[in-house]
Amino acid sequence: MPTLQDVAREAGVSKMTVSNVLNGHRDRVSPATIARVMEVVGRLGYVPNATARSLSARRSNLVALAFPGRDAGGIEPLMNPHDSLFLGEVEAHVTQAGLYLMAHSVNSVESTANSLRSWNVDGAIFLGTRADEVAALHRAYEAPMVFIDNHGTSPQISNVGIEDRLGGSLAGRRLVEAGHRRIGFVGPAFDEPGVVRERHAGFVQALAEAGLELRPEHVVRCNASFDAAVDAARQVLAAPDRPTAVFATADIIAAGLLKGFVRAGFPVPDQMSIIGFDDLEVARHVTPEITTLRQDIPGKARAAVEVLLAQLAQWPTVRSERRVLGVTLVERGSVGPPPAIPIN
Amino acid sequence: MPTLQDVAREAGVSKMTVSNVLNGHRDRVSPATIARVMEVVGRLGYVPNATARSLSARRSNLVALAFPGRDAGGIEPLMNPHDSLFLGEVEAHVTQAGLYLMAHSVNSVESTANSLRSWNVDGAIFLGTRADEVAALHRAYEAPMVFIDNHGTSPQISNVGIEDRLGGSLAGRRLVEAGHRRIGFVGPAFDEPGVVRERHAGFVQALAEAGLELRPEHVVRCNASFDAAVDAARQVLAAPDRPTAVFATADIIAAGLLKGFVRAGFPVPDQMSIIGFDDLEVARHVTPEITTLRQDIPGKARAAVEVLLAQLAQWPTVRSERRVLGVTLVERGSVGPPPAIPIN
DNA sequence: CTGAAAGCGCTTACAG
DNA sequence: CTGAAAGCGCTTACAG
Repeated sequence: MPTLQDVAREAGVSKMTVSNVLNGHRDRVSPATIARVMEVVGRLGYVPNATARSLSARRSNLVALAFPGRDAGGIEPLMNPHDSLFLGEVEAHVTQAGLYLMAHSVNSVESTANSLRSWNVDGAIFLGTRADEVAALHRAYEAPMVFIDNHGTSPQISNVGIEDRLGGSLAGRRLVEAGHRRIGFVGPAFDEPGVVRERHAGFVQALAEAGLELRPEHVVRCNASFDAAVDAARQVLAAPDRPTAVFATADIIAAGLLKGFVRAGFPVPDQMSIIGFDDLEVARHVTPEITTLRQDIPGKARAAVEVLLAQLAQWPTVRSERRVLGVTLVERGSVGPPPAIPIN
Repeated sequence: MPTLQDVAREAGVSKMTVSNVLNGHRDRVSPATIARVMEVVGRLGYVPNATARSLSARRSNLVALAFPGRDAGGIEPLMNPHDSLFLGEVEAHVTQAGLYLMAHSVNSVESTANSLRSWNVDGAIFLGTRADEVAALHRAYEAPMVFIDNHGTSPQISNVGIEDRLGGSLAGRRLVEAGHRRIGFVGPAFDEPGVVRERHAGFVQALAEAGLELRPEHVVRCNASFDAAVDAARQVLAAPDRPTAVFATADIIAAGLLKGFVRAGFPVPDQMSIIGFDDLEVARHVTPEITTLRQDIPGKARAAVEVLLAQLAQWPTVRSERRVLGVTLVERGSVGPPPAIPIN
């Protein structure tokens, strides 16, 4: 494996001239020398050693994407289409920018911070971290960091997210508009700040504007998993004063509910309406297809990388940036009017 | 950020003693010294610099997972649940082993090889590479490499895959057993060696054993995308001597076909039977749920990392290893007998 | 426009 | 059991 030294010798110049050529400081080198060096680089198949470069330049060209690990209590890491799609997009943009992506599941803030420090990563993007973890991370490692979908963090924290609250309220309005008066909510816990809490808040607000309230017995806890949602359908149906429509905070939940309702003899949307969130592929796989709030995941990934690159360029002058992407209602087939003749 | 030097000074020992303690060469150090060093490490919050370590040790602790990029002509990178699930599992095992994962989309073999060389990665796992790329990769970079789902590569190439041919033949047999005589095949191109070709071969063989043949007009090309499969359904229905059942080489295709068939007025399984492959979540999302050939993706990821670690341990004595995981038929609701009263 | 020197933070023989 | 020295392959001021 040829080194800088080899190239320099072969081209009859010093190592640092080669370095200058390779790093684009070409104003410091004569065109003839550049040509000679490039020829040798090509002939020898020279590839710079990234670890050596990182060590001496104190810049690694490494970006980490951190996502919730197994210990985070959720489903398997990256089982979630949102996270995997996001990762794929981030990788593409990071590569595009000439950087490298380290994929890292976070099981503990400490070990994650240590990995970042150890590799001296230039920056990191975090999926699914809580507000307290955000703070700890910033304390443990000084580098540009962009968080995704965080709510309730200080404005000094760079964040890319979507209009979760608006999404929730659009969902609520859509169901109200369809004529529903008893509307349920199905989603994960929302006692901590986060997307679910925001969506819930927007939803409650929309109901309130219509003079309706979200009754506690119409709120069903359910993780973002299909099977959990199939079960949750039973709880919805068993609730006193059964709702005629539900807002699910994720399409995968909506899809599970759909199966659960139909299985229990409640066709959708004839006997039960459902509105989802995300507009993942699953929303179109099922029949009827799910009416949902669309978010732009590739756009979010692009924004996250943009914000990170901007911070890298400014570093160490941190100027935090918060970006909020829109959501739009996608009409499909899972919302209808309340049943004229309810079952039961 | 404290360095080895700082720890050494503080503990009153040499750098290399600290290094020995940290790298587990503890037999070379007295218990008392170990304790003192560890105390200082903890107190200072020392984290070894991975790039420095890589540079001097000529071992990076970095493993790359390469997956098809945008230019590979498929869908968006990692949109595919198989790849993203696999990635998540690999990350977990790699981390478990104290290594780090670099995620890398491959758009060209050259640039991928350069990245591997540049970072001096200890090994790599490759998803979705063709036989010719495999060879080029091995030529371009000397390190343990494990390929996934390759067929037709030489035995010196380490590979982890599944019984694709058996899967195809189980699919064929199942449909024959259900009484079908006109059976179609829907999947991507299979002119090159690969999983699709194997599944096709097994399928054809199963039909042959039943005295049936796969008629060319009953073979429909279709990429592994839901929308493409919805379209493909029309082609299946329009074929002369319309089949009463189809084998789809991927669940996502099966799901699309299901939607296409139902939309066209052909209920599944009453008028049309479908059998899929993979047993991804989508197979259970739809109604009826899809009968499919299950493969163990987490198991494949585990095996891939195992094989890679084994080679790392032996390196540079390469002993290639090929692992083939089983497939099993999962009965669900998309296969029935041929229609007693066919439509049309 | 070009180069000699120092240094990034580690590990690796080697010596004692 | 412990350490001094050399070196991994680069980049960074600095000097000319």
